[in-house]
Amino acid sequence: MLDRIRRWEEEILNYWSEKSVYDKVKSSLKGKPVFNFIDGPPYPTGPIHLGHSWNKTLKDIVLRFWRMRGYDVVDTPGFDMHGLPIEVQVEKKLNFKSKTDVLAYGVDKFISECKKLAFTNVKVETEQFRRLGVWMDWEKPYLTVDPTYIDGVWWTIKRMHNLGRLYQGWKVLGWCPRCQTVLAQHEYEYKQKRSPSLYFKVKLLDEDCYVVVWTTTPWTLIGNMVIAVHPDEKYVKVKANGELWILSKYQVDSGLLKELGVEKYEVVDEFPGRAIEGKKYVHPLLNEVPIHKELEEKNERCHTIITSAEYVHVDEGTGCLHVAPSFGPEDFEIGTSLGLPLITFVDGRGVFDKDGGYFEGKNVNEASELVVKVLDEKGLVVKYGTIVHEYPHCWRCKTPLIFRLTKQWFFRVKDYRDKLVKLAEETEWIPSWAKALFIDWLKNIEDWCISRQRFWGTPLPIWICEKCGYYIVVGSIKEVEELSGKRIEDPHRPFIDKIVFKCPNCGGSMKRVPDVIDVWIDSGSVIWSVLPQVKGISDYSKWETLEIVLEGKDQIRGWFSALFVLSAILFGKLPYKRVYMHGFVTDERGVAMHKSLGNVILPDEVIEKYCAEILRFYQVISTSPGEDQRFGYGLLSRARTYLTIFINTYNYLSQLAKYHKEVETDLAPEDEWLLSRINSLIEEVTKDLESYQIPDYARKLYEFLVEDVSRFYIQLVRERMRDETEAGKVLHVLKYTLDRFLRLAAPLNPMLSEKIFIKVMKKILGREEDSVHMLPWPSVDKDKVRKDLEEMFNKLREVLTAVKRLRQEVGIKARWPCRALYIEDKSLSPLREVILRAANVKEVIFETPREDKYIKTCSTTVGTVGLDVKETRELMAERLMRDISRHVRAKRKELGLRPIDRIKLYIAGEKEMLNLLNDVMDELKERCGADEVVTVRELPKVHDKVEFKGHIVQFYVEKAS
RNA sequence: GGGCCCGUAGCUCAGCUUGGUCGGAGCGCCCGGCUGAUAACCGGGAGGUCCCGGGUUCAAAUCCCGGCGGGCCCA
Repeated sequence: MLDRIRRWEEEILNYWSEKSVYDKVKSSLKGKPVFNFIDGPPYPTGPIHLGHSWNKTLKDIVLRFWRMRGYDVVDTPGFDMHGLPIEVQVEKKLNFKSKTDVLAYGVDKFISECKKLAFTNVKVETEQFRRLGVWMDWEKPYLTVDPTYIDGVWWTIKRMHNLGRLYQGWKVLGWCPRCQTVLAQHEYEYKQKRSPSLYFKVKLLDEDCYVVVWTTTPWTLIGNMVIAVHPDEKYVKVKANGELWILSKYQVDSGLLKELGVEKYEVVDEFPGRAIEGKKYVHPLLNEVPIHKELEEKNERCHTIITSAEYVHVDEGTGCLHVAPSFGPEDFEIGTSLGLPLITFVDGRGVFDKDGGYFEGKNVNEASELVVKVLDEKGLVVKYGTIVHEYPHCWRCKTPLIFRLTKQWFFRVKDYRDKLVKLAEETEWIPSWAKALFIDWLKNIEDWCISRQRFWGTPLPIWICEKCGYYIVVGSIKEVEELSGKRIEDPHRPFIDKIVFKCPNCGGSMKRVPDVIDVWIDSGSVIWSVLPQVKGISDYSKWETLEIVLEGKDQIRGWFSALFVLSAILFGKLPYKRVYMHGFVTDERGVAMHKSLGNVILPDEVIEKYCAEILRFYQVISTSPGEDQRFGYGLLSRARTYLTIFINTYNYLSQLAKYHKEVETDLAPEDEWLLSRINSLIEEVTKDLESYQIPDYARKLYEFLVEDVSRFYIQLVRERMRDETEAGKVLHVLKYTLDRFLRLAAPLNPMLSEKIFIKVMKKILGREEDSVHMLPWPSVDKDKVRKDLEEMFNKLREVLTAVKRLRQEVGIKARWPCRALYIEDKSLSPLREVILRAANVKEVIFETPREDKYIKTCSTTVGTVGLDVKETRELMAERLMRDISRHVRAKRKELGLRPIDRIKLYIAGEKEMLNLLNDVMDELKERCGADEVVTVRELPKVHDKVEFKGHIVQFYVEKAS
């Protein structure tokens, strides 16, 4: 069945392109109210994974829904083609170990590899999204590498500059020693890391006493300038191992000394931290790092105890904080406030330079080991071990970051926190709790480091005069052309690096800052950067707030934030009204999918094995907003059920339409009920989609189609189908219902719905349209909604379940009629006729039943139900007849006879059985589609036999001439 | 250390906003059955202290507080 759907999907995708269905729908909506949306661009790093398919499916549902509502939907997809994601991918491909390899390879060649990879993958991913049935403007995606797009990003930078929010400065930030670039706050990926845990002691200069200090980065000792203590918190001097140690009282009281291997100690003094402020200490690496001697002479603060209430916590380490101003953001704060010397010490690779003295040429890890060794030789190590803690890593290559002092370009954002938070209050989030996460992020946002020391990215549009330092921030490619008098073929590196022009200030030569821009500014500028391409608008301020953006939870600090910060600061405007946030996909046990774990499933694989619709359906229905999704083949069964029932239900309608004529009057209660249900459904799912409760929408479709239509209504009307008029009513009801249902399902199952529209519904409904997606979203027929009836049928289902249970207990088959059914709840009396059929009983009695020899009872939420199980001759005859007809019909089908074909039926069996049948001969003929029934003693050929109450009846089917 | 989410039948999850029809669905398992839409399906059953402990209330899976466990994010 799923293979069939997969073939249909391929067929429909071809059909759409041959008939230009998407274009037709789009053009029919031109001039209608606009639904503003923009696709969060994925990195074109390779074949899509399940997170992408989930994301695009959700978007597709939203966009299709609003198109059906008559909106001109902006559905431009995009690709985020710059940045480390691509660079790291290319480096892997070329087997590079670090940035040094890139330089050796040649920047121009490297960049052209990046470009090639990005464009290749744009193609690959586009095809995959198409195959999923996603309708976006695949012919005209926005690509962040396009010159028109880069113009928009440059405009953003210049605008920030004009607002006085662009600055250059020294700061200690996370640095990836492999990629050899600075990274910003939103690019730190916290992961567990095993680090050294070193307790060491530092001798005070004028006393025979040590301060005990803790660090997880021994290499930073090389840059140590001061030791900080808390001014007010208590410290103690203890006598341990025959020495005097100073450390936090709190930690001593908590048993730290024991952990450090000191069994016996004596507290000899207690004092607040400020008591030792200003004391000089002997830098433990004074001899190995000679520069410290110089620094100590030049700066009297160097190598002294200082106090800090802000940064020192007495419950951390020893309460005595080792401060290396160029190796930690907080250390940097302390260092600059005290006017301490700022020495870089390590280069971009994380290798010590000549200032490192003895450690020159060692990378930070090597240096750490060496530092410990040196301290150990000096007898300064108190305890050395390792700990596992959360540590920031490079978001792309996963290398542990180092903190390093560099000069970078920033957007001033931190001072805008309050306004950001206030604006963010106006946004709506699905799920609502995600809003708190976002606001929490904004509350802690730092100035945005926008420069990256890399190659493949939007070049930073800043030219600096080599002579006087004057700089110009450029806002467009045209501006560069005017300034330089050269035509810019490609704004990327390395071409753009060659553009040099004269300094208007001093006449010197102005060169571009070699950095590229943080890739998050590319995507964060999307709303206005796409205007020229998508809408032909050159004024970047002419944009409207988006109705919604829809992405994964990692975008809280990523795209959601970038969009928000830029549009809030540049325009004072909300980029989007609301955000739909989904989670990540894991395997079926909740473990993240990793190549190394061998638990990766890719969308392509699912489509190949099954079909795209099962993937779409599962991904949408299985997971609530904000939650992570577990994915495994074993979890797809409900989706499979839905899809097969979908097809079968429409098959059934198609059969009905072939043999019957519609009758619209004098409908049965269950008919009215289904008409009410479909209209209630329209109302509910419209509300769900308007409020972006997308999984609820899918869940309701499932419930309705599977439970209400297939398992209940179609089963219930089976007996009525023997009557032509009744069949006509059923046809009418199903046609009405399934017409609407198909349109409700179109956003969720666009390909399957389309196939069924073309194959079945178009003709039945007499529609001219080429596509179900050209039909309007159904509206509610209010006069058909009857909540009382729906309520009544809910009760009825309880009763019928009870009947089934009773029949099973007593061993009376569902097709065997019973004498009577007792129902306590009189409110069901209007459904008497329905109950007769549905329960297969001769009489319904609205009384509370009393259990006895013949009446079996069962209690339900709607009162007691009783089944009269007494057997009479009439009932026996009917039961036998029903058994035979059921077997005959099965045989007919097996023989390839159509429902309208007539047969001659031969029956053989004991006299007693044949006598029974005489009383019900007419109905037997009718049920079997037999013109004639011949009873004989013995059959020459037997098709099948029926066992009834220990007797055997044989029969033979012959097509009537 | 802070914030958020999750913890409901063996598995995957609804229900929780607006306390009182639920203690539920799908899968799996056992048993039985149906079928001229169904290379399908249906019913019944077993099975849960709705993580634990308090509190509010006439009434709590649902609200509040405190734990425990898992995850994510941040520091």
